[in-house]
Amino acid sequence: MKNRLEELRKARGIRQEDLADALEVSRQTIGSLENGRYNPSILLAFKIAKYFGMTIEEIFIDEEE
Amino acid sequence: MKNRLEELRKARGIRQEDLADALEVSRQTIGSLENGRYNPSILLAFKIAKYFGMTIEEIFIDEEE
DNA sequence: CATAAATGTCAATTATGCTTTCCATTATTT
DNA sequence: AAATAATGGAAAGCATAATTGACATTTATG
Repeated sequence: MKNRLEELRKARGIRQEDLADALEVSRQTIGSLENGRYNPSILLAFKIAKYFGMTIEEIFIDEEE
Repeated sequence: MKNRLEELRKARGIRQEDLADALEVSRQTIGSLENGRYNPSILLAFKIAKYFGMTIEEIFIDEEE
């Protein structure tokens, strides 16, 4: 599961910590998502999509055959 | 987090067990999702969306303020 | 009504999302 | 170069997603 988090965050010129605060998660959670260490819960995915004004599908890329 | 799983499954005239097989999860997982006992992982949400040919947002309803 | 099919649900277990804490590495600025 | 800011990442712990198995209940069919 890839995602465009880092790209979208940088386009807004904010730090991981700022995004973390906005989403009410820890900075490590943002870092871990950006670097693909784990996938977000569906609730966090919805929060992220809402924050960026996009759909989950536009941010998270499902890569199954 | 509400969802339209039961409605969509019944519209296709299939059993929980059939949907479970198609999604490669247990029948209990489908039942638990339909009855709101827990939320799906984002990977399962993507699988479900793909199965029904819909987006995650069309199937799962985020109910935050 | 009786039988079987489908679903509900509980308990126990495993996997993982997310946390905090801590330290290392990589920019950035002075 | 030195100091600070920002990010990377590991470890331990907690909460919950997801599993299987077993059994109860509901719904459909003979």
